[in-house]
Amino acid sequence: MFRIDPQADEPLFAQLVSQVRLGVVQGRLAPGERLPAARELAEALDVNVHTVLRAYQELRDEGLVDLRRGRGAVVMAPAAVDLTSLRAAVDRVAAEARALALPPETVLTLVKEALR
Amino acid sequence: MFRIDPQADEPLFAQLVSQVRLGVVQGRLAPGERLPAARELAEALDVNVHTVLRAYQELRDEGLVDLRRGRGAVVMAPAAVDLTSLRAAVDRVAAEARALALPPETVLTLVKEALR
DNA sequence: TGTTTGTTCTAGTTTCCCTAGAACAACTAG
DNA sequence: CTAGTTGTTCTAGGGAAACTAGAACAAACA
Repeated sequence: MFRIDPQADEPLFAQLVSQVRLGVVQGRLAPGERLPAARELAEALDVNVHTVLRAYQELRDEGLVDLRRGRGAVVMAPAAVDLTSLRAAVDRVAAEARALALPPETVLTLVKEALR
Repeated sequence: MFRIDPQADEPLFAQLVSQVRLGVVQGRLAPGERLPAARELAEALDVNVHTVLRAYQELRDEGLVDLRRGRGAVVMAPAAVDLTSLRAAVDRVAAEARALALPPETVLTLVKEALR
């Protein structure tokens, strides 16, 4: 369900957060849907329970999931945004960057600056 | 010349790398131009010399600067790329994201995914 | 009532970042 | 050729963050 790369320089919990964030915003994770139990997902990813729980808590802080004991982590309803035009813009950035053979870090720096 | 925020969650050396990267790609740092000496910049930013040198070495690894003892860090000639269309695309992404009130992390996740 | 699931606590290891000082080698300037 | 500048390399240590581990606990569920 989720993929984790122990070799990546991004922290494990952050990778998980990104994946869920992506799933929600892409509609792969529907509102009301329940994420795997922390202990279960931890074993599947070969990671400690606390690492998964830290990711879940971060997602709760961002308002993406509802986190309650006994119930688990449930995907919250995002404000029904239409992402088609944003996705088109993102794809165009990726295409331009690829055409210029720019390293990903440079592009990300540009985007980060534009979002500031 | 450069700004560093000790409170930011991004490492100091990474902040410096980003700023130089941005300067080069934006044309504020011209090819052949020399960056400040490490010890000098370190004192100006109130940071250790090794921190600045780590940033410089990373920039060398990315091919952005030429680093030699006695000579300093000289900005390499980028492959004369035209960034106008990319900048336009980036600005559009930022505008769309702002309109949707999406958190920056989500947008960056989307871009990172698109660049993969 | 028993199970599931998140919450909280302590604790230890590892890794990364940053600082600090020193000696050294390549290059520049005079 | 000499002296100063600048990056390179080395050792060293402090501090924070990430990850792991185990345990007890509380809320919700079946």
